[in-house]
Amino acid sequence: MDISEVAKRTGVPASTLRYYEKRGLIHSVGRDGLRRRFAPGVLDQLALIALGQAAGLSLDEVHTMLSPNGEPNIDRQLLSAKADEIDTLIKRLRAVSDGLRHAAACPAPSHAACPSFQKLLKAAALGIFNTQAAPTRKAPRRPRA
Amino acid sequence: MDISEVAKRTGVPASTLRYYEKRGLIHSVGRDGLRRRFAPGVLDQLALIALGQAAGLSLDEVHTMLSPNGEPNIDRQLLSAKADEIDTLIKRLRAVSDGLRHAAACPAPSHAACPSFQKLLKAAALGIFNTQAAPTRKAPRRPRA
DNA sequence: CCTTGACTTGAAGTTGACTTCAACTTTTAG
DNA sequence: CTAAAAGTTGAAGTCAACTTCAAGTCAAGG
Repeated sequence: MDISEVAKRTGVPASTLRYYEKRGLIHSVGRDGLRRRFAPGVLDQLALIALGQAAGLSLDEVHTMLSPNGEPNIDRQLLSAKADEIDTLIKRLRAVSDGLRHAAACPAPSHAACPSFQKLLKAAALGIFNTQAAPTRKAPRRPRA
Repeated sequence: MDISEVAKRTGVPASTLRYYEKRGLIHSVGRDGLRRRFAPGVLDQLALIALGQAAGLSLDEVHTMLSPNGEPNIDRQLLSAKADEIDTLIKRLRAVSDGLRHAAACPAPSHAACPSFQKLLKAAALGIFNTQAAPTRKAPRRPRA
């Protein structure tokens, strides 16, 4: 596949694909003239990258987790630590979702005045800053707007 | 409370508080000399902001959702749409978490070779780009690294 | 042969969310 | 009274993740 084919299939722009290659996140299997050729496996790689990003990993983190050459085997502890981090994030997101849904349904004139909203808020806030135990990196980033 | 008190209580740096005020996300209740004074309610607001960010909302989005003056009542449809978006994100995050955990436990030499990892990946990838139905904004952003 | 279109490159520009800076004003402690 | 500590400002700087640009290469069609 050439770069435009990959772009078409994945929706990831060609410029991004080149950028990813430069960062070592994906690899082309050679050149056809000067044009890159990609193996089909790159599609899975890109899915994985997008997934990692959705989970809040930086490209550097994605890179270290999914080292493409098999040898420098990935750190399993790091992996489960990341999984834990993501689970924490999920809990918070659920709180936000619940809070939003409540706010959408709540008849109170101001959300500040609604006690159950306050409760949700409080619960969600715990672990965001009131308890500053771990220096957890918490929130993902936002790709192409 | 003065700005440093708020900073201390929330962990949000003073510079960020000023920035948020400029963006209209929080408000000071007046000045003591030239120093801002904040009402205790600002703590809740900040929790909400942090929460929204964790959910992947931009500051602009947080701003429009949580209009502080009660009148321009927030759009309930928008709210539940956002909640849906977040739920989708949660599903994907769960896939990532599962995938990570599996990768941590999997005895296969390469994750590319593990069929169950592939399955998880496939499931997670759906909705990331294979089905380009909705122009859903999907991933949160990363605050203070 | 010459243009068109798809690809290439390195470098520079963009965006969102902050942070840092320089210069200045107040409040507080000695 | 004076000096340090803590607050203020607007402007500029930073960072990650891209995107855009200018300039060039190359294959194919007319």
